[in-house]
Amino acid sequence: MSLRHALLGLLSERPASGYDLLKLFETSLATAWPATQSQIYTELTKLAGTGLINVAAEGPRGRKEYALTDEGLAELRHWLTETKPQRNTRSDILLRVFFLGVLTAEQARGYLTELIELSDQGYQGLRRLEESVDWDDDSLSVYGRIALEYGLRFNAMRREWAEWAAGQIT
Amino acid sequence: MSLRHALLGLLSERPASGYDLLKLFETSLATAWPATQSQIYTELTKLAGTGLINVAAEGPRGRKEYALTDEGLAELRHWLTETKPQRNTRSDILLRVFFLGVLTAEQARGYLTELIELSDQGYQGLRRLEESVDWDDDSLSVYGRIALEYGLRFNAMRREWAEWAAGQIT
DNA sequence: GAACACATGTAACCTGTTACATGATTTG
DNA sequence: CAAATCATGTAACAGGTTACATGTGTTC
Repeated sequence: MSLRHALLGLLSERPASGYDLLKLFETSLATAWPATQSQIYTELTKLAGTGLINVAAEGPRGRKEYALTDEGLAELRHWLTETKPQRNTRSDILLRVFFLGVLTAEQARGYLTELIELSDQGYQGLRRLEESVDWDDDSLSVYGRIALEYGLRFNAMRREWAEWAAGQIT
Repeated sequence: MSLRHALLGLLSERPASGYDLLKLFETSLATAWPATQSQIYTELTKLAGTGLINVAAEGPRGRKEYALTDEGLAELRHWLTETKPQRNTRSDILLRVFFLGVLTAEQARGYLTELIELSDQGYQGLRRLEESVDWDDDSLSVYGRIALEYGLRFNAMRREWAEWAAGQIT
């Protein structure tokens, strides 16, 4: 149940509304853990029900600003230190590779060429993000940059692999 | 709906029972697309219902051997060539990185050290798999090796990144 | 005052996980 | 004959996606 912890994590930085959190997901967490609007609002209601967060303020247009409670912070720390990260990663990009044999060599190379482009776009998108964000000294900035570096390295690795793979197809 | 296509892909190589497919998932597709026994049997029944596969033979112990139909092969090719791979990858490993700021520097480095070990184990597991499989000339072997190379490079990349990241924490 | 951004909530559906339930054949 | 392996099926639940539904405040 990582969505729950993603929300607690974002709220550990500062209070925010469901709408704020939706925007934060789109900009910062999108590559690690995408979430939809409907999911976020539903989960916030549940989290408030169990006391891990509470409604700290209400604003115009029905805005509810949620804040992390002590219990919520404890739960976040527990998740980070006591539970093993091991969720199976699913990649339909990689899955397709196994079955490229049902296509012609040309089509298979075409798929890998697409992956090269995809990786380039991913890389460049992250570079643009890096430039557009004003990185201050809060911990989300520090660790956000580390996560971004992961994305850059990942896309570079995938590009090189896809180039190598295209060369393997005779 | 990638599970459906994973099954079609495996059956494109040769007919197989649900049990066979379960084993194939465990050995070859596990890193790209894990699937449970219950999921596989349910999906096979659905696929047979829509005519993408059929029961080609029945064996002892209620064994049903499924084979890909022409329609199934067409659907597999369609998936590979006409649909964009873009499923959001979720990584709770990366998600946690964003929130390491709520821990002490020591705890955060501890997490990254775990990731180094995890990556090493992943790398070594794939090396062992590479040695244990007898790679013949069928297309699953050719593309299976390419997918395996991806896993090796991925784990190497992640290890190097985690080492770099641990050094970033002051 | 029209368009856009802010703001929330819910219902239906699909996918995936865990657990239960059962039985047949082979191997030591 | 006991244990391991082969073999299938289903039910309950959790998590995620898409679509619908509604309304307020700001900006041009």
